[in-house]
Amino acid sequence: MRIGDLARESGVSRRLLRYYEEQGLLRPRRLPNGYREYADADVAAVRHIRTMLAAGLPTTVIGRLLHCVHDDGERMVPTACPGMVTNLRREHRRITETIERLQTSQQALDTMLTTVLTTGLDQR
DNA sequence: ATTCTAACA
DNA sequence: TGTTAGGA
Repeated sequence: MRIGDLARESGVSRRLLRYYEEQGLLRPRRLPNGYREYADADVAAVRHIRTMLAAGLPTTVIGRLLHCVHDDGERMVPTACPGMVTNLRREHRRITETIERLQTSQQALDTMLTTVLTTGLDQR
């Protein structure tokens, strides 16, 4: 199928499908005229990409994990694949650190807010 | 009609 | 990510 077909079947714009290829997530073969020719399995692949992006994984990581999952027609089924656990743990830790930074910022804001309210200096 | 690449009011 | 230009 060509890009327009995949765009319809996956619900992802053609622009984005080209971007995924640019990121190494999809590797459609090329027709003699230069058009991209996608495999039927790419429909599921796009779903998996969306799922991983929703999990906050960066495209560089998704590129490697994509080959570690199989599709049961509905969901993304993870399979044994070297490096997968390591990658997922690294991303999980990255997210934990981000949460911690945000909590620190929140505490700082809370302190400032409490102070200004207590002091009654919220003159506008 | 569709797709391609490159680029950005 | 959208959109548009200029081609095939």
